[in-house]
Amino acid sequence: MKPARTRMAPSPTGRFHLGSARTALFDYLLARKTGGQFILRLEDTDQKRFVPGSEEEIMQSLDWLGITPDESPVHGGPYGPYRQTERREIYHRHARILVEKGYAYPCFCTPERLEKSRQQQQAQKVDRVKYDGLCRAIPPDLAAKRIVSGEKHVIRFKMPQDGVTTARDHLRGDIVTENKHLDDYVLLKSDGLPTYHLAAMVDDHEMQITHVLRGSEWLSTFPLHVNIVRAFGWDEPVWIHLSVFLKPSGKGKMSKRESAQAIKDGYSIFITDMKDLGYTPEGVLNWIALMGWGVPEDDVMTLEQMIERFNIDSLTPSPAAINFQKLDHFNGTHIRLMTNEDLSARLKPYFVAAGLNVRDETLLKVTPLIRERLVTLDDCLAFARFFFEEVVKPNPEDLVANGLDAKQSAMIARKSYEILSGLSDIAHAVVEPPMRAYVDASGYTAGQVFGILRVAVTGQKVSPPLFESMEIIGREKVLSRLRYAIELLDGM
RNA sequence: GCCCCCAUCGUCUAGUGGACUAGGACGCAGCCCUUUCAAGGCUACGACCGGGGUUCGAAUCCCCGUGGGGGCACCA
Repeated sequence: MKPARTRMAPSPTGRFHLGSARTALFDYLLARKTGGQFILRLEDTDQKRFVPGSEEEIMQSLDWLGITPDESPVHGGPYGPYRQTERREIYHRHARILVEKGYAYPCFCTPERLEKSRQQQQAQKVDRVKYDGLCRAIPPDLAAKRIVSGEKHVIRFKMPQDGVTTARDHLRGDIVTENKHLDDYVLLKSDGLPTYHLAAMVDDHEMQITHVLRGSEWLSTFPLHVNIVRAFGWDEPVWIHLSVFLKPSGKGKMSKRESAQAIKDGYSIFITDMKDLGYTPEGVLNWIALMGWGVPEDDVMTLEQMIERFNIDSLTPSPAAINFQKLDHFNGTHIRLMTNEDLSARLKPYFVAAGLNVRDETLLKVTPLIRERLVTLDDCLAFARFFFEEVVKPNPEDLVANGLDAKQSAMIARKSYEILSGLSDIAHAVVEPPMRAYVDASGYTAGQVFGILRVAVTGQKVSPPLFESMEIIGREKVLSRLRYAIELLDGM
């Protein structure tokens, strides 16, 4: 396959979410797979809807995911500028070409007249409200004069009024639309900026985009777009319309309300939230890759493996419901795939953020003990904070073993203390045999004896393996925590 | 209202006319392992939206319904 040039073209009007991330991922995979380039282009032609900070969020999200573009407003590239507001002249030039070739025309109708026309049509209950074509009839030389005189106008595409337009989507095949259902869409707005329809087609051509991956919301204007491209006489890219993401219930698409609910549940659809929630780029990437892509082999993939296996033919056209449990699964799986050093380094910030004093040497020993217990990175706090705390304060009730009372539990704790303090070394291999021997001799269960010890030493009922943990905590701390636990039990 | 798209287990999907007793993954249930919680292993449950065609034969092709989604802007 020839090197593909793909592009992700978000508008800086809101937050960067799952859907955008998936499009970017597929763009990236296709470019990497074929040895081509992945381009980021900012579609900022609607200054009314511009949201400050959203450009930064887009870049940050892409960087964090590890799918950085080859060409972009910040990285530059041979086809720039990559911000549409900086490309006005290019669009004007192309709009002029279309007008000259008779594929477009200036329209002087005011918003008020348009609104009136719309209302009339609605009153007549027409099937499709559209531009009434008043300015289509203005002779070109007269229109030119009005433009020169400074009259405000837009440029509209002259849509064929009969016949059909056949547009080919790579996933859906030919989509045939009767032209009478289409409209004379505005190409150039009266503020001098292009609409998406003109800008995207011009830029995709100028930037030599070979494959356009975009959301299925563009399907309805797809015929317009191919008409524009054909009017210019350009080669068409391969068009791929990706389906939308549905809310977890599968009933309806993701909405503002739904994304708020996700956040309440401890999840998010926004990429820049993922890090704080303890998700890894690997987990998120793997998760979104599988929505809309039928991978026949192993579901678990690294970015490299995705590149190897990627193929636009195995993309799917149907909408996919978001499943956060699956995100958890992939996140945990990728955590378990990491090297000890890598995982430790990624865990550290969460301990530091919690105000704990973390020694790298200790963390390196702790990590193997908790890795298969982690679903998200920040779970490390729940499992391992006691390693880095001076003292632990167990809930006294938790110190009482199942089926026993405080007195019996205190007795077991004392006996354990006796055994442990009699040993000069607290290494796992040294401690376990005598403790097991005690369990066997005492008539209590391992669960009871070790349970008391666990709560005493870690302060929690659920913890990493006990003996390995004690070894890391160290003899002195283990013994002092045990003494404290005995005090608590005696005081009950 | 009109136009367009989509339709396999609860969810993500494999399947491109016979290899389908419809495969995998998540979740769910059980068992094994086990000092807690996990991880891991094994097993179970679980689907071709409905109706018509085409064909010797349909999850696969066609039509009609139904359901879901998108669009009908000087927004993208």
